[in-house]
Amino acid sequence: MKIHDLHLELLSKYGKQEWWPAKSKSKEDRRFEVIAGAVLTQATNWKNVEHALENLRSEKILNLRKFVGTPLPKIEKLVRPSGFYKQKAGRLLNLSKHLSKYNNLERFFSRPAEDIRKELLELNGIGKETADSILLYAGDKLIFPVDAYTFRIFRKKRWIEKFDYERIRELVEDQLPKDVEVYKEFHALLVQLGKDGDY
DNA sequence: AACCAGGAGAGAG
DNA sequence: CTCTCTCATGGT
Repeated sequence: MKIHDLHLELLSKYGKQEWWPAKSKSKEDRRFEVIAGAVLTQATNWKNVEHALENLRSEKILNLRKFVGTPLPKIEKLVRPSGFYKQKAGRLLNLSKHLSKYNNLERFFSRPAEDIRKELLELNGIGKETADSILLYAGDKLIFPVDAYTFRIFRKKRWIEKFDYERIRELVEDQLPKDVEVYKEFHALLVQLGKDGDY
């Protein structure tokens, strides 16, 4: 129960984080916004990602159907502030084309989380953390994304020794209440704690 | 002005 | 399997 205790401790220390931030009106568009953000935020400051997302929003293509109909060079230009822009533009367009085979994101997420996970991991540029972030924050699946902060914090607390992604993920999913809202908050709180460096 | 941010993939050993 | 390098922009 030590992990749940940490969650409660961080919650009283920082308050609710309300992750994942997405401003789109409809559920469908918020889902796509989360997915786009998950790819764009790889090894990049969130502030830069917000800039890129706003560029996509003002061009009215922060929407799955609109996005897949946009030429790659235009996407590259718009997401440039988030860094690694050529890679990210290509990866995001490729991912979006795959998603649109399901017609909409509601349908894409309407099946077992593990099935979706395997499918996402086969796509270029979608690793475990990105896949799990998408599953939790865009798909509301009971999956916990492990990031570098989680690893550093758990290691310092001596709950783990090396970086074994699946092991850390099981550890959290095993000890945390099976509630997507709790998962969302805890991951956000760990990031907040990691940024503070106060652990 | 070096260093890092809500990673992933390819190549070397 | 475990390192190391690359990808790139914007803020300290």
